[in-house]
Amino acid sequence: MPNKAAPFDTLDRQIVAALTENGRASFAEIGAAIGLSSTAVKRRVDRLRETNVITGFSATVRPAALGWLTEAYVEVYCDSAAPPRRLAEVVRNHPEIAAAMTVTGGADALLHVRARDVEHFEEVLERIRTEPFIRKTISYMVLSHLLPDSPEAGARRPATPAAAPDSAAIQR
Amino acid sequence: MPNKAAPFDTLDRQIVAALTENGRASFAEIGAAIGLSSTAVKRRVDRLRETNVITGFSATVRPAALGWLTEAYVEVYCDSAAPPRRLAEVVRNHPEIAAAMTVTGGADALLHVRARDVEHFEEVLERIRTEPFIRKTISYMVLSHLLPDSPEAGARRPATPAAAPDSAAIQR
DNA sequence: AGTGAAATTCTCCGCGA
DNA sequence: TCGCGGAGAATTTCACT
Repeated sequence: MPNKAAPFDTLDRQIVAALTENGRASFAEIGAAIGLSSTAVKRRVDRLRETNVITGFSATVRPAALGWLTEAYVEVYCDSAAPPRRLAEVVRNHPEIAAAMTVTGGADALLHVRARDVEHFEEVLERIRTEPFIRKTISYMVLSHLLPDSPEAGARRPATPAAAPDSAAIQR
Repeated sequence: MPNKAAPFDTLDRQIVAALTENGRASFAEIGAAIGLSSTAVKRRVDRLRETNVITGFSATVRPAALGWLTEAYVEVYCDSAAPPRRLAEVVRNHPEIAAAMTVTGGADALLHVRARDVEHFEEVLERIRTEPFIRKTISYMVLSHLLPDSPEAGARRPATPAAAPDSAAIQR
């Protein structure tokens, strides 16, 4: 069911671009750049949020600075017909999984995993392998990023998951 | 090379967690949650930015809402010894590449590609294949995300690249 | 390091074109 | 939908502990 056709014009696009580049830019600042008043910008941003074009705001963090030094992509192979629903549950049980999706090709799913170090990664991998219908995994360790400024080089999730690297954990 | 002694305590971690969850949270709000004044929070955030723990702020956008409906991971195989430096240049030439990294395993690099649709993706793939020392590519199309709330399901970069799809309808 | 206060700027309303 | 204007918050800087 298609939602109501929301008029998504150039102005909206420019606003999204501005907030993508700087999520804390003020409405006045954005307005000055695209020729709109701050109130008009606010109204549009509110609408973009209500229609879930913009789903939130977040600080971009360099995981390495927080002690997350290891990263890998993991192909997951499941038994026979593995229901994606159950796979999703499994994925949510492991906070080190930063992203997960079903994909075409031999594997049933591809996971993006962040860990503190290689030992931690190994532990995560064993934990995942223990899950019911996981048959095998193939890991590709990330060596270096070719787009350091990309969203995925820095991440937002690592701040939250379970055990934080050094000492103190995050209380919640 | 160890960084200069950066005192990174529990308070900093809590601030990062708060800004990761809500990048537009006010300093006062964060301060109230962790027992600090807004000024103290601001100073710490400024320091976190200067030390590149926090590299920026950004709106989280749902690419599908902007008309980026197709997504894939692409393994890239290069001729003989392909210099990562040149590979990085190549990657920067294609705005549809949201992330790129060198990895262990058979492939030389793994690319995260976003395109408007399958035709567009094919066009991107052919463009990449045309590059000098790219020998072959293997693509894994993303079918569905198992962690819808993850940073990578939504993206920041798609707002900018080349031609944006015409007025996209908002749909789920 | 932290707090508090003052000046500036921004956000968030309602109202009118 | 836009812009204007005012009340209330937030940001930013400064002085002090």
